[in-house]
Amino acid sequence: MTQIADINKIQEERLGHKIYLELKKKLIVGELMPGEGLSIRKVAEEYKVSAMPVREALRQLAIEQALISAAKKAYRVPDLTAGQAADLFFVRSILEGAAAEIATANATKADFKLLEKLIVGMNKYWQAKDAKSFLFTNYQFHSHITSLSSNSALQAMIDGIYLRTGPWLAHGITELVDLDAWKADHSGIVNALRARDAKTVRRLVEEDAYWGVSIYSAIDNT
Amino acid sequence: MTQIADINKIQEERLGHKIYLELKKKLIVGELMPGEGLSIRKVAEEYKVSAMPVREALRQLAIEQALISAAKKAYRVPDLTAGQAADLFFVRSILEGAAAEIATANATKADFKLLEKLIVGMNKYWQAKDAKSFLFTNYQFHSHITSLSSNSALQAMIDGIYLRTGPWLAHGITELVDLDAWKADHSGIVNALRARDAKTVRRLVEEDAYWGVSIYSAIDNT
DNA sequence: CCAGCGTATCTGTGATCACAGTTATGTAAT
DNA sequence: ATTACATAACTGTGATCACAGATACGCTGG
Repeated sequence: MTQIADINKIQEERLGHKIYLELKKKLIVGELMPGEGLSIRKVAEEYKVSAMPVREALRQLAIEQALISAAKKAYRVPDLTAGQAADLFFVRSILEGAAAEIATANATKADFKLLEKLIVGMNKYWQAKDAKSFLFTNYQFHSHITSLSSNSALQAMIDGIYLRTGPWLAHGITELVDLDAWKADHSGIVNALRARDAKTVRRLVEEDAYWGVSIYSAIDNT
Repeated sequence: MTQIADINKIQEERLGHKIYLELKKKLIVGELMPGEGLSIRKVAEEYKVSAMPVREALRQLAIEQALISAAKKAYRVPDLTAGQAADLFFVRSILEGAAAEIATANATKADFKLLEKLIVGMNKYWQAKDAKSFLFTNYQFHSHITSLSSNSALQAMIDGIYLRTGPWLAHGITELVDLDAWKADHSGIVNALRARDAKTVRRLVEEDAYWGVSIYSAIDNT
């Protein structure tokens, strides 16, 4: 526990990791659109650092498939095909479902409270048509449940998937899809958690992972 | 398809990626032991390149959790606790089981032939007590089945787990456990594949992911 | 007005240096 | 002989430069 905390502390002190976290949030939230280019020198100037830490951050994102990197060509946000996105959501449903099933036994009253607070937030941002805040709160909701599995390897992998599908979702939400058509009711998940009904939790979480796909499935079948 | 091929080709041309692949294989095969340190300058000298590509390779491995990185301290191979290893094998069983279930429908006669050839190889290396070759062949066997799922995201994640458990397994095999106590019969998997029995394939693959844990469970319960 | 081409500017990559913090070493004092 | 301490050798990190390949732009010719 303290070991992990130390590692995080150290990572926060590394310049490249700070840049990485900044860009990561932008990707999850949809502040960077599919196809958009990222240049080492430009980003370096933006954050007032040298090229070295930025170079490291972009490479890390490329390793995590959150950016595309071709030789001597600018890094850019991937433009996922519907098939690639479906693959990712499939993996997420498997992993997040398993994580949620384990989490059911570990959730405390404080967790229920926090999750319900996040649901309120999501509804608020939904009404306000604030896609960015909505997506981030949605991410926090799922991320918290996953963390209750206390399997850090599992959590990290799920996290990586949100990173990759973030721009894709944001693009769909802000440009292609009517928000009202989207069902994203998480209260059923919290209810099942309260009832300690692990199987139902797993099923609901698995199903929820598929609304991302449904955004495009009606529009794009490539 | 050609896009992916191009990317791979480019990656092969990048110096840092070559170093990465070299070290990756060493980790999977167990040529690098838990706790062992890796220095940028030492590795650079070993491969006759500058520090820059090595630095990139080590950082990538650290990102993939295949190496531990603390500030201003040497990179080193993680020494997993039994709990951490169990977490990884748990995730692997979920992912690899799902992948194998999908793969069942896609496997061709050529695949059966290749898999059986790999089994023969494993038995040979087993007899010869060649742990390194045995582990690599085992990896190839599982990796091939996973690839038949044609879900590259899924495959990459499973690959990452082998990378992280490799040194741990090798350490157990070469130093702690009697080889004869280890059951690792993969012929049942191939038979189920031939019978197109997806559920059985999934179950067998899931079960197989647990022999790694059993190596230590009898020895170390921390 | 448009196509073709050369050039100028952009891109990531590799190499090298400076620096600060860590680890190891060897010496001196008890 | 053992402990304490200074110092030397190591570590990763950040910055900067050189270079080659990719891209974009503008010019020149039709």
